[in-house]
Formats: sequence, C-alpha cells, structure tokens
Amino acid sequence: MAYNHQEIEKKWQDRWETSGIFHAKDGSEKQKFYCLIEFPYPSGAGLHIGHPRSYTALDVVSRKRRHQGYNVLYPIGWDAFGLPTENYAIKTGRKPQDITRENTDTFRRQLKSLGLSFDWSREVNTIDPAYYKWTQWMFLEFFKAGLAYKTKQPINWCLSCKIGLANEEVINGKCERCGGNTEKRDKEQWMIAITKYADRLLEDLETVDYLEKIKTQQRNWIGKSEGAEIKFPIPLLSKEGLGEVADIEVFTTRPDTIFGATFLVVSPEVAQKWIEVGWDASESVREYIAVSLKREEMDRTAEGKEKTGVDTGVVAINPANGKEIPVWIADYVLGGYGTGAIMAVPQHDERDRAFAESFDLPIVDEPLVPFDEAVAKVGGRKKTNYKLRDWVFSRQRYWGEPIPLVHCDVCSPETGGWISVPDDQLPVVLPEVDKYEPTDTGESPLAAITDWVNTTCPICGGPARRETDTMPNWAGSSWYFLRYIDAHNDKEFASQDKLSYWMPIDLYNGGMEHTTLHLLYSRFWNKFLFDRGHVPTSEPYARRHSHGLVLAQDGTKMSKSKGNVVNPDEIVRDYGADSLRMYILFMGPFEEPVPWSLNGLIGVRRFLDKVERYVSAWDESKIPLLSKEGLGEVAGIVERSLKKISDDIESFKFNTAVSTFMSLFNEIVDNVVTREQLKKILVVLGPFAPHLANECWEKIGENGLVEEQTWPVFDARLLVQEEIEMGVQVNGKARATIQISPTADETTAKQLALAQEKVQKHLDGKEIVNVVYVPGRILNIVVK
RNA sequence: GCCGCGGUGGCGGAAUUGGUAGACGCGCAGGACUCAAAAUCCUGUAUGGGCAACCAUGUGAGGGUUCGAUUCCCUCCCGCGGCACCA
Repeated sequence: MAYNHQEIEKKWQDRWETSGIFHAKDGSEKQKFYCLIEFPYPSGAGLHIGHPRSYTALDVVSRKRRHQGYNVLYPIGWDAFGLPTENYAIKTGRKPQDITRENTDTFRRQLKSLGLSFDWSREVNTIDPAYYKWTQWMFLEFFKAGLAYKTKQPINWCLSCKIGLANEEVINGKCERCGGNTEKRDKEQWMIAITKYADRLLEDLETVDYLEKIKTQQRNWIGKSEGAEIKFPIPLLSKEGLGEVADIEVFTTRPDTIFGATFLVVSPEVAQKWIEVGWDASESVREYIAVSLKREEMDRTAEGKEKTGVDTGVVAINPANGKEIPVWIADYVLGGYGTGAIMAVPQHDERDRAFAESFDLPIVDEPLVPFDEAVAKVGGRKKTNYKLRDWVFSRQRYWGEPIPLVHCDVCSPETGGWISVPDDQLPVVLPEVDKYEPTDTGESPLAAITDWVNTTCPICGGPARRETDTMPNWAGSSWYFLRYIDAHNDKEFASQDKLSYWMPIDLYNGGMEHTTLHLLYSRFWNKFLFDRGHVPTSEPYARRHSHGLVLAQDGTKMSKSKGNVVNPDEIVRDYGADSLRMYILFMGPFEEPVPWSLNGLIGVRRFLDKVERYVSAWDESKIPLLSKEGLGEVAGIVERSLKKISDDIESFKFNTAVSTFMSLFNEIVDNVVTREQLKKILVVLGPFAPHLANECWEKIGENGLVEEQTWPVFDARLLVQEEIEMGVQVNGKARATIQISPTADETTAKQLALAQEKVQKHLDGKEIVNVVYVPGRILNIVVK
C-alpha cells in the first residue's frame, strides 16, 4: 500500500482534536445545521460494521455544511440503559455501570478512529445521573399533566426477560429483544397516554420531510379509522338471564351497510365481562370463552382464517330495520379494539362472510344508505378509533431510570397515593444492588432494597414507599437530541435560547426498525414538551432518512453465531479509516441492504492510493500551456465531476458520488491539473476521505486544514460541455455517434449523421419518413 | 391477504427520470515490469456468431403505448420490508 494510513490518520485526528474544529458554536451569528444520528447502544460486541454506514453518510453532510459556512452540530452519545447489559451483569456478576463504562470506552475509541467529525465536547450518556435527572423531571411533567397513570391491565409479558413490554416491542407474539414467547398478564403498570396525541402525530407528518415509507409505517401504526358506535338493543323477552347486560354497542366504519347486518359478534373479553355482571351463560359458551382467553395473542392469529365461535342464544335488534339477529361470540373480534363487539355484514366484509359461511348464518344483499343518514337513523354517534395503544412505561428491571414517584397511604388519593419526588430531590439515583435477577413475582430487584424503598412522603412527612419500577430504555432516547444542545447545563435540561437556535434537527438518520418505536415515541415526547412550553418546535425532526443494513458477504445478516461478523477495528488497522468510509458509501444505494465485500474495500483503497500517487507526482510546472489558466477540457471534467458529487451528497447518492471521484481520477490521471483545480478536488474529497485529503493538502504546500476551506462554487461556463458525443439511431437502433454541440440545430445534426458510413449503410435503399431530434440527447432517423 | 419497495453481466451496482443499457468497482483473462513474487501499469471482459470490421439478441415473463421503453400502462411470476381477523 502506497501511503501509511496509520500514521496519517493519527496525525490528522490529533490536529482535529487540538483545533476543536468540530465543536459547534453557541451564540453564533451563522446559520445552524443540526445533523443527528441515532446514538448507539454500547453493546459488549463493540461497534458493528453497520454503524459507520449511517455515521459516515451524515459525517459527509456535516462536513460539507461546515465548508458551506454553517455552524454545524453533529453530536454523539450513548443510549446505555437496557437489557443486554443487565443480562450480562447477571451472568458475570459484575456491575452494569462498570460494563457500560468499558463498552463506551471501546465505542468511543472505535468511533474516533473513523475520523467522524462529532462534537465530542457534548457527549451524553443516558445512565449519567446528571442526564437522567432530566428524564425523571420530564416523566414528572407527564405525571403532572395527567398523562402518566398507573393501571392494572393486561400487558405483554416476556417469559424469558421477565419484563412487561409495550405493544411496539412485541413482534408476532415474540419479544422484540430476545425473541422469546410472550403472554398476556394483568399487571400494575405506569402508562403514558400517547393516544391523546394520535391525531397530531398523524397530521403533523404532513409538515415534515421523511422518506415516504417512514410516513406510511407511522400512519399504519397509528391506524386511525373513522366510523360510528351504534347500540343494538336486546329485546325484553331475550333479557332473561343476562344480568345487567342492557344492550350491545358495536364500532363500525361502515354504518352505511347496517341493513345488511345479519348478526352480531362479541369478543371473548366482552363476553367474560357479561358473565361478571350476571350473565347466566351455558356451559359450552363458558368453555369457549375460557379457552379463547387463555390462548395467547400469538395463537389467536397463528391459526389464520379458520374461524371459531359459539352462539350465545341471545338475540339483538338491528336498529335499522327492527329485525332480530343472533349474537355470537368469536375470537376474531378483538377485545381491545373499538367496543370489542361488531355488527357482522357478510355481504360487505370478508371476515364476516367467512364466519357466516362456516356457521350457516344469513347473508343478505341490502342497499347502502348514506353514512351520516345511517348513523342518525339508528341513534349512533361518530367515533374515531386508533390502533395505537398507550405506552407501557414501566419495567420490572434494575437497569433503567428509577421512576421518581413515592406512594403515600395518606396523601393524594386523587392520584392513587402517588406523589412526585420534588425537583430539588432529583435525580432519584439508581441504588447499587447485589443481585440483578428479575423476580418471577414481577417485581423489580429494587424492591428488595428496603432502605431505599422506604422513604418519607414529600407532603406529610409520614412513611412512604418509592416506586420500584424503572423506565423503558426508550425514555432516555426520547429526548437526547435536546440535551446535546446544552449538554452541561445543570439548571435546565437545556436553555431556551439554545433550544430556539438549534431546533429543529435538520437531518436525522436511523434504522427503519425504529420507525414505530423510538421515532414515534420521541416525536410524541417532543410534542408534549412543546405543549408545556419547554421546547420551541412541535416536531423535532425536519428531515428523516434511513439506511440499509450491512449484510455479511453471503448476503445474510451478520451474526456472532455464524461467525461472519466484520470487525471495524481490523479494517481500520489494515486498510485505513478513509478506505472504510469511502467503501461503505460506495457499496450500494444508501437505503438498501448491501453485502459486505472485502475485495470491494480493497478496490477503494487502490483508488485512494492512486489519489495519493497523483498528488505526490503533481508538479505545477508540468501543466501544459493551454490549460495554465484552468481552461480546456480537463477543467470542464473537474468542474462537472465535483458538481455532480456535491449534488449527490444532497440526494444521499453517496455511491455514485464515490464512483464519480473514481471516474474523475481516471480522466485526469494523465493530465496535470492546476493548483486551483487540485485544491477544489481535495476540498470535495475531504468529507469522504478526510485524513488523506488533509495529507495531500499539506503535500502540495497549502496551509491550514482542509476543513477550513470553503466549498467550491462551480463555474457555470465550465459546467456546459461545448461538444458531446451523441447517439444516432436508425429506426430506434443505435447505429453511430456524432460529435456535436448540445445546442446544435437539426440541420447540422442531420448533416453530421448522414455523413456517417454506418448510418448510410442502414439508410441504403430506404426512404426517410421522419427525423426525431432532441438536442443534446438523440437523433433518430426513421426509414421505410 | 393488504400496503410499500424491488427484479439489469460471473458479483455489488450505474443510467441525466422516455433518448447510445451495463458508468464505477470487484472478479476473471492476456500482456508489460521483475531472477521471481507482490505492488503497479496496459488491454480485453453482457450473450450468440465471426480472425475482424460487423450482425443479431438482451434489463424477471407476456402484451401494449411511442420515432424510441430498464424507465410509462395492463396481466402474471419471484424476492425483500412493514402490517396482519383493527370491523
């Protein structure tokens, strides 16, 4: 390899560090640019080769913006609470705090070795009490606003993590984190009322620039549907044995089809409630309910379209036409959505039809009535439902932020005895424990530390108990971007002045897997803070992009068990950070998953060596007279290439930006460019291969850092090509090329084309019936 | 099942959004340099035919629109991602 990457990378990294050139400036007059990557979870495995994909891409954008004169904030930190560390602590008997410190040290070293232009002076860590003080403070804001509430309700319980999960964390009935089975359990949980924000989370998607697929996923997840709730009365005669059950309310998005409703279906959950209020159901009905309820969510969907159900014997009256219709129980109706009961219209709904056919229920074809008219006629009311559920916010685990509440048996009955820890007592510091094991009773290990749990009531001073649940790791990551803005402020989470200057985030990149978790939670969190007057913008992220996975060489996911993990340390050591940076951008379209290829990386390294050789051999005195003033063909090539690279950065086409660099050097390798041209090239190369660009900059005798130079302004005259090679077609088939000005007229083009032997050959003996000429693009001669 | 994205050489992928398909890189083959190797450089590399110039075919399959289609429309096949009995 031609240049010593280890030497020069160390050299320039040290220069960047001592110069503080990547520090964002507070109180600057300049226009700001806030560029954000999802801060990593510092796992024991170290940096994954996929991390640099996102980080390098945004590093390129950040660096370009600095060249363009922006005051750039490109920060970094650690999302360090979470289960893997806790589980590792249990396994090894070590403290999660110590493990985390080691892991963050590793990550920090690895990230620095890549030459990323992070502002390290603003590093944050969610496990730092100075940080989670504000996470707790924000939780109390939710609590004070009535949006955090404790309730006993069925939640998703992961059997192996022994932890309650939010809906978003359960994938096909499996735990999102460990892949283990989940079941429904009734537990007291802190909830945050994200559903109150469902409409705004949905509507405000219109105001932000996210990739369309991200918006679509969020819309689906929120799952708004507009319909009506309609009561189906139960005739007096039929009421016997029903206890307190009065009528059946259903939710439907199609009240216009109500004349076709030939039966009702209630969910097992609703049926169970009927029994609780005195319904004297038959043995077989009771059994069906019991079996359905026991089945986990997963089974209920796993059986697909095979529908089960049981007739209740109860009848209801269709309020539209007064007809008596039977009421069934079936588990294809979900207890947790709408009213837990539906009107079945087999004529218009596939599922209802399937059910009707299985159980021989009537299917009738009745005319539709206008939506509003139908609702009014049957005394229903319009209702909007969402699939989005409130956010399960407590975890019965150690390694998270303590929920800063105490319970007093005497005070504050309106909140169930729960009282905020006063601001001056924040943070509630996570106490050290001996055992991190979760308990099967579902209590956090914190519950065992009696001298921590037992405290005094902030109101009456009497005995009180601390909440022992901790927060999910989505808490700290819901607002970290705000803390970067004022990372060392010990009076506020960030000052209003700085927030006003820096927010919103101009560009945020992360994984698609966070679209319905982190991205939705943090939008909600920010909106809430906005409503409380704590942040200046309703939406935190003006633009959101996402990157594809870096796969193993064979196209599968990298995994330790398969032994196909690429270690970034080895790549940086053997081929250099610049090679890794440029290769990872070059390997494929940014949003697509791409397999890793060591040979591909080596190819990029060859290119960098070529650049280094070119610059080393560059000698101004050898510039041919003609191009001394920076004119001529080479000048155009340089100008157009750099312009294209500059544009590609804006549209996230980093792969073609890199290939344009390669083409550019292929073209100039036998020419000597002028000093001004070479300087431009090095400035544009800087964001991609910053170490080498600086080394070359120094080599040609320029002062200062590449990072201090302004982005080139492209000369419009050089961007237009005087003459291009244009294709000539005969009957739509390419037959020849001509050298022609892109603005030449048709007569000229035709003359040039007809002078071509190859064209003549295909015209021979034929009659020209048409000529299509698109200047600068194509000339097509149509013959018969 | 529904929604979204995609299918291009041996491989990763380009194609100014309707205008010479295969840029750039990898791999492979041949050559130069070398005692030799590595590195580097040069040449070639979609497929079929031909020594060659060249000819024909070609962007998952089939059809259509057009002077011209990888790009637009219709039907179908396959892959990936998301949602999944949400009434």
